[in-house]
Amino acid sequence: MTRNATRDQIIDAADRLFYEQGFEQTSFADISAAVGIARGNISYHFKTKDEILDAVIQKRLMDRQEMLDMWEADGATPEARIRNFIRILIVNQSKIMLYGCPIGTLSTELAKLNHPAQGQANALFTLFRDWLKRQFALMGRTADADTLAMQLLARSQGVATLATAFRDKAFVEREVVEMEHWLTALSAPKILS
Amino acid sequence: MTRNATRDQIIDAADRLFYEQGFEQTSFADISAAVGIARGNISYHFKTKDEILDAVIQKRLMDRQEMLDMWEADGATPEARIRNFIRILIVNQSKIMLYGCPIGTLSTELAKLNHPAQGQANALFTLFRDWLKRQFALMGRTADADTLAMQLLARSQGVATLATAFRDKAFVEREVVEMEHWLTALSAPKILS
DNA sequence: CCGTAATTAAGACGTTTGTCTTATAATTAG
DNA sequence: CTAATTATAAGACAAACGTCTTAATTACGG
Repeated sequence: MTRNATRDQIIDAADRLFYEQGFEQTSFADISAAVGIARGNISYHFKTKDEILDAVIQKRLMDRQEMLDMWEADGATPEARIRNFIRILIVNQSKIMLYGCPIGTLSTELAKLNHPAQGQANALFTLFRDWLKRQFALMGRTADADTLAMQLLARSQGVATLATAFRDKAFVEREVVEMEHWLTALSAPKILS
Repeated sequence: MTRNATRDQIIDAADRLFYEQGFEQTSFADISAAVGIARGNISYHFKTKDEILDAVIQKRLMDRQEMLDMWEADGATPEARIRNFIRILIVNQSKIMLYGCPIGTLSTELAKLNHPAQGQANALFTLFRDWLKRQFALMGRTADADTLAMQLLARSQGVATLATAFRDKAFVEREVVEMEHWLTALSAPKILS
């Protein structure tokens, strides 16, 4: 066992540091210090920093996929599953107020760097987009499922950005309630139409 | 004249480069090359890189203040002024799809760096927040003016983030229309209440 | 138990970073 | 026109960067 234990430790540390400090701002020295290994030893597991980034993105993709699978396996309604998504803003509130959304901030940083891994990073967005789209479709919103998915994604991203800037806990909670009301209104039968 | 011509050129170049590449990723070499001066000469005008950042933020504050003042001086209705704000997403669409929102992305980057200029950068958000709040109040929404201002700010930020990730022009236009409908509904007299 | 492979530690490497010094050039004041 | 101030160019400087090499250590199959 422990075949790739050190490699996994590097990925975990890089995952955290890329989130807290940004990809470009995180050095090999930072990662090796966090893991507790020699700086040059990282080269044995990853030839370049970009390879670490790829591994981190793959890990994030698997983590989020696993989370979404769990939400879909517990027999709840699609509406309740979407509510789980909305409440990420509450569950991860303190970290979001410090570092923003790990998906959105990485995507933005890689866009500014014009980094080749942009596509991989945006696959994280697509993962949630497709999942949300499926849930909205299950709610009966087949026609505008993707539009609703994008709207909810955008709204979450905006709340995360302003949460980091203003560090206002009440604002986040208020917006989450608003989003939940919006979701409830979507599933309610239309009285006038 | 041209007392501070070079200094202003440095600020302009840094403003653009900080937006396109990020603050940390932009070097003295980048700025001096963009202006066409010697690298070391920047030190004559700015002792540190943080001083350049301060100057860039001050310039952005003045530019945006001037824009908001113009919108308020042309005698339009508060609703039309807010519409101007929403349509920033259309006017600056191509740049936003490449680099995101200049205010949001700078705020996010400085938060990750835990940079002392965070407060100054967030004053840019506050500038828009207070201006929007005043417009909503003028629309008669005195009670929830600030809440509406934050909602619109958040929604714009979210659209900008996803616009950069997906580079989807149609998405941006669709969301702008949605926001305009939302705004119109706000000003419409409440039928049932 | 030993020899081979896998893993690690330590540090050199060429660049690039932000900052600082210094000599020169341009501008302005008397 | 000269003197003093301002602005610029050129490059030195140490530190930090990503990457690579090499030698020592650990783990493991025969």
